[in-house]
Amino acid sequence: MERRQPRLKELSRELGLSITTVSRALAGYSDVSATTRERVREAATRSGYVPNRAGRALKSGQTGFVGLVVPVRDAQFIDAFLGEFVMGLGEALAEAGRDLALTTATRRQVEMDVLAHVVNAGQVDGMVVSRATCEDPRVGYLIDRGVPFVLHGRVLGETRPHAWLDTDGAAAFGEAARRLLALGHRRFGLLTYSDPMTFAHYRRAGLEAALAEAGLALAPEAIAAAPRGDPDALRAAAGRLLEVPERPTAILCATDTLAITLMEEAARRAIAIPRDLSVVGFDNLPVSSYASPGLTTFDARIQECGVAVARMLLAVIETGPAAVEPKLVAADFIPRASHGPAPA
Amino acid sequence: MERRQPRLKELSRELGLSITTVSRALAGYSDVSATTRERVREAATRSGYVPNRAGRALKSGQTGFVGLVVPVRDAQFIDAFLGEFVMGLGEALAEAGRDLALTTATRRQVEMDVLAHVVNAGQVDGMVVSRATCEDPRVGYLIDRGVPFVLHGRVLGETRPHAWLDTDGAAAFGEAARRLLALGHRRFGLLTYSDPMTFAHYRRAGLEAALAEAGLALAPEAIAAAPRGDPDALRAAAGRLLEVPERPTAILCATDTLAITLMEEAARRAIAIPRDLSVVGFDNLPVSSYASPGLTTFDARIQECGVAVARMLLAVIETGPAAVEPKLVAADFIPRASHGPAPA
DNA sequence: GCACTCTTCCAAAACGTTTCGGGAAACCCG
DNA sequence: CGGGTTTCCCGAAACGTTTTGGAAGAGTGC
Repeated sequence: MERRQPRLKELSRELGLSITTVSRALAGYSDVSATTRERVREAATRSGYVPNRAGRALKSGQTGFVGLVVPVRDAQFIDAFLGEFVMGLGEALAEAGRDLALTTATRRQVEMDVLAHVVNAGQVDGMVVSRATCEDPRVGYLIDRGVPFVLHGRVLGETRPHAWLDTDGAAAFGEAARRLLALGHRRFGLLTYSDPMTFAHYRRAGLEAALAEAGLALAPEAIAAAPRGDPDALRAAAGRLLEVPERPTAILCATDTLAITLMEEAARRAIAIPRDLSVVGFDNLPVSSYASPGLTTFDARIQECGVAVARMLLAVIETGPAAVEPKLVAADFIPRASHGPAPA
Repeated sequence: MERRQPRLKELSRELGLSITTVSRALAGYSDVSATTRERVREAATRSGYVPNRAGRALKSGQTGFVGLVVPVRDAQFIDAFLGEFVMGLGEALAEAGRDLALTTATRRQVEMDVLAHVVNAGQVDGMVVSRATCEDPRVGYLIDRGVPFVLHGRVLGETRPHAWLDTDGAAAFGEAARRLLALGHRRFGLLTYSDPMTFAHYRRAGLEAALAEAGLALAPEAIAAAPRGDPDALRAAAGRLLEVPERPTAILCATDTLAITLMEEAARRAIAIPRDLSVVGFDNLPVSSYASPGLTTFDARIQECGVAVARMLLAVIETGPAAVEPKLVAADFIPRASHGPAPA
């Protein structure tokens, strides 16, 4: 029952034409007669001919794949992001007839090396770079090689033009701070990651800027950080934040995962939310609406970001990075029950 | 700054060797001297040489990719599955040095056609088939072509040997039914999908078999079904189930998504869970532990399934489908607060 | 009838890799 | 020293595609 897929050679033999003519007929060139073109196309669809990807890639240099490297360890990334983001990418890529080549970096592998391997194997026409760190080495590497890419997030040092799309975490945390200030809060806290993730940097910066506008500042002991993917350290950090002498009345958390842990720790200490403490997160995880109280947070519309990143990447592949404007997209404020007026 | 990746040709010229020798040295053949082999390898790593994927694929017929087609429309699939499953696949594939080629089927495309395209383009060494329907045409197609594949799920009609891995939904719902019977329940209900998903079929069958053992049966009006991805129809179906004259005291739901909607509808009707009604779901979505009351459900350990499916597929690619045993894996019962003794 | 131009087709080369089938030294043994 | 075996290397072909540079034939204008 196993039958080999017909190639250009078989198709041309069957039609009594040369390989060249068949190829050009399918590509729609005008130097093959309309009659022949139709005859070829009919035969191609009838036999289910699809151009071999490797052959085409070898000749044209275009593989039809766009690459994404994901780490295997980052459970938080998977939960919050991966499914939605990948779906968004896939949606936009499908419209352009391209596919997503998803490479997993195992525990032992440095993500940068995996990226280099993917690029050097010529297996993709461009890369999506996600989970950016402040000084992410991947960006410089890709710029150096002239590999088309779009950064989902931002880096701090790179001055050469490159395409990126990021959620405006600074604006979001600024907005949150102003809302809480209007509700009478004066003592703020921040629960964040100790890893140099760029998003954490900007969210903190947005909070601090808004506080500065109001003549306030984050007390050093009102800032707690934990490494990603370490629940114990996270609980400890949350606990520390709840036990400082002058406990903040409002704590902003860099992600919902952090916020939910913080709320759990608060519950264990009989700290009532939002009466004693207002909590705001970021990500709008599905669980956040079911937490009790419902978590006030921001929605970054990850799937839409995926669509936009893919479209930008297609543009970079077509016309180069200079022609593509970076995008800063606003996150939606999702007010729920975890924040309220400052305690008297 | 843009520099072209060195190919075998450049590498061999630089070393004063033939392309053949460089290729064979890197492949570790014994007909190149140990000295030369080392020299070649050193030069290769120094220059960051990685074999071109297209060239290799063209010659060897192996692309290094494993394919997965996902539909763009199925939000429920994304939430519950995609991230974890893809992560599991990626983890196992990375160990084998392979990548995942993720193709998205747009709204207009039939998934079967997309699958055929991927296969006929020769862009993958094997396929993962997910979201199986009872009479899924993809299975026969792939068997006919002799394409290596693993089915995540099961089909009903196909007698030819093929590799599949499925969660034992029948056993799980049987277990749930027996536990509820032991708690005194006698009137059961089922909320499921109207689409011919195989998992829904088996879960229902498991429930009915367990009831039959106890001399009971599902009343026709105690079965409600809604199409996937239609929240309104789902709420309507849940409502119908809650308003039958002799309301069931225990309702099993084919997925957590269904169960959570059911619980919301029950709350609107002031039906207390678990006092008046026990609810059991399936999937153990993150939200399920935050629902109130916490949803009793089953955990299929999707990420582990992804790992296992990928390992099976690698085996099928290596040695053919006959050598690979299908796997039926048990789901873990996750008791929470949404089920309890039958009302008096 | 000649010099053109169009139209329609094709042979061959190239992309980068792997592998088949040698082939030239060097070594071994009597 | 001559025959045979090892060791180490290489040229060339092939995978399937796209594209370059024609070439053959038909039509056109004079």
